[in-house]
Amino acid sequence: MLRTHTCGELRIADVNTQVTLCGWVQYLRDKGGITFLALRDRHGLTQIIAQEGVSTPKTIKLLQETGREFVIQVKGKVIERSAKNPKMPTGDIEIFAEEVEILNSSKVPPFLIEDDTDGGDELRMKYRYLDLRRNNVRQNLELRHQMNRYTRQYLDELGFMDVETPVLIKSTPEGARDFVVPSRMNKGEFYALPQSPQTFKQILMVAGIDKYYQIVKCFRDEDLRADRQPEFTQIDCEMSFITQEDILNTFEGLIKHLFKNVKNIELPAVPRMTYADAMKNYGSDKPDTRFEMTFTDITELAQGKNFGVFDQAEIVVGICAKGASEYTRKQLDELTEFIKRPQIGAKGLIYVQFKTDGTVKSSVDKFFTQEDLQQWGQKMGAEKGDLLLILSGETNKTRKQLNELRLEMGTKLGLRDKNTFSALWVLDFPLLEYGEEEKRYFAMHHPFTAPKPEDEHLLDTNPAEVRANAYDMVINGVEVGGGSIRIYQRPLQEKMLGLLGFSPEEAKAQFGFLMEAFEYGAPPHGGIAFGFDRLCSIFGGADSIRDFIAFPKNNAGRDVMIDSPSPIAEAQLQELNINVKKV
RNA sequence: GGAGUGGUAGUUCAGCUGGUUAGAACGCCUGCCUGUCACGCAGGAGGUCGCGGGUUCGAGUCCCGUCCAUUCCGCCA
Repeated sequence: MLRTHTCGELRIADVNTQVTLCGWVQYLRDKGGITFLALRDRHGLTQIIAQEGVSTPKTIKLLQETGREFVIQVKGKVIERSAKNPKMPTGDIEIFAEEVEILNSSKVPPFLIEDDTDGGDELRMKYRYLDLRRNNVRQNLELRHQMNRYTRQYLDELGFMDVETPVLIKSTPEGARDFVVPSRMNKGEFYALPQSPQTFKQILMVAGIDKYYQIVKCFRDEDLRADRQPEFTQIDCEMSFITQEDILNTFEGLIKHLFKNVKNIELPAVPRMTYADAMKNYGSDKPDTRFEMTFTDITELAQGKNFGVFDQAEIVVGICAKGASEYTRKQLDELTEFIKRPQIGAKGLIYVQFKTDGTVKSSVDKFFTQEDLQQWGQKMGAEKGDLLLILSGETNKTRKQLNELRLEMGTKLGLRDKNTFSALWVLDFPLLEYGEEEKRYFAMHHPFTAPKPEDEHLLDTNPAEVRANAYDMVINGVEVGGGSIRIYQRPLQEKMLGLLGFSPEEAKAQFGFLMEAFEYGAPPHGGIAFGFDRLCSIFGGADSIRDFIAFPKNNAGRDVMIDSPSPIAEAQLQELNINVKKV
């Protein structure tokens, strides 16, 4: 060992101990007759000192030859500081340097290796190894490590078995675009990287592995977002001989276990909400339940008063923003601008201010009496000091727009604190969605999700009304996990694939292995998968998952450190029998 | 594929209605300083204003195109 201690562990009790430390030079302060140097490793920071007339000239010279991020070894004695620094855990002591060795030099880093760095994202990604030396980035990886560890602990204790599934698998037309890998031995053919180990874990259930889990990389070739990477990690789970209730309880337990052990937070019982209620009251299938401000439908009260905009609308719906009645004209105009942005696309915003002085002022005073407005206020639970914000139009669109406005108001009113956690189960998702362009149904979750038994008869008559035994876990408005009870009988799976537009031949070619497996005693089963990166970012109070991934891709799917993806050699292409069009 | 924002020193940014030699902070270099810890003091180096074209007597600034980054929409069973 080149060191006896780390840079984070020495305390006042260690005074007079001979130690050897190794680390990176955080800073060097040459005060003339006395030289201070802060030595850093991932465990902390320890001050090294050398003094003219006491230290050897060689030691002083070596220390002064170093610069930021030099790697050095220091042998010396732990002494009590005469000027202590209460901000540092090691601030009571320092090492009196007796011998110094420069293990490696360093160029001047392109940005500051400090909590508050001056480095922009692109630079930090290019020099990720320097970025990872910073406390806050390293702490995110430590959090991820803890999340991983406690997930395994919980699932292991419940008898789940970790089974690895293949990464080179088969492309399927449904769902996200696949990443594809050419096969050298099978010319003209391609593997696909898994979007999830879905079919494999179901096959494992048929194989009798009744509780399976895997913390596993998955791949989707779609455009990126702050919370979406082309390769990402899931906590993937599946269980046999269970009901939906068993899954909800088991994985509510996992989330509580993680909050308890990683954050020391006792998460209360996770409430449940149907998809239909979520859409009606929040306009979203992943409502942020850190705050109320739920929707109130005032269509009946608002129509028939000769206000054309409302009269022609399918729905008139609003939210009540507590304490926002004194918003200025400018602030209200900003809200109108917000909902008119093309990404949201609302036509206009109606507001009613229940002012603190008792007066009621609205943007539709010409059309509605004070009594009308009071009636709205009563229905929407408005008191003095509140602001009603109302949208109207086609039902689904309007609810989605109001969802955006609700979240914006939640942010403006400070109701979305990163250190407050509100978890929610959303249940009873529709089994299918109709694609207007393609003129066919799509699986809302995936094609292996079972319909609710009581809705199964609607499959032939009214597929859009069929609800699924599918569920999502939502924390603070972020979908962190989702799953379903699966189909485990061949006829139902065939029927489902038929509804999704697969011909019997296509169904057999794509999923024949699964349906055949179902014929050899497939147990009833179901499961769930959590987005591990997202879960980590929420626990860390961040919006972006990138800082919880050691080596993330940028917006264009590039790794700017290793510069991938990249062209390959002509010889490789020939071996793979691939022609690349010149762009 | 679409929309917004940005690109000026090593870094983060400022730079007005177009006008003399493009600035600040941090970082870096040199010197001084025996208790610094956001060390201090004195001095210094450092610029293809993303790239290409245009307007103009004159462009970091205006216009067009393009590239890159980033956020969102589409997309993500």
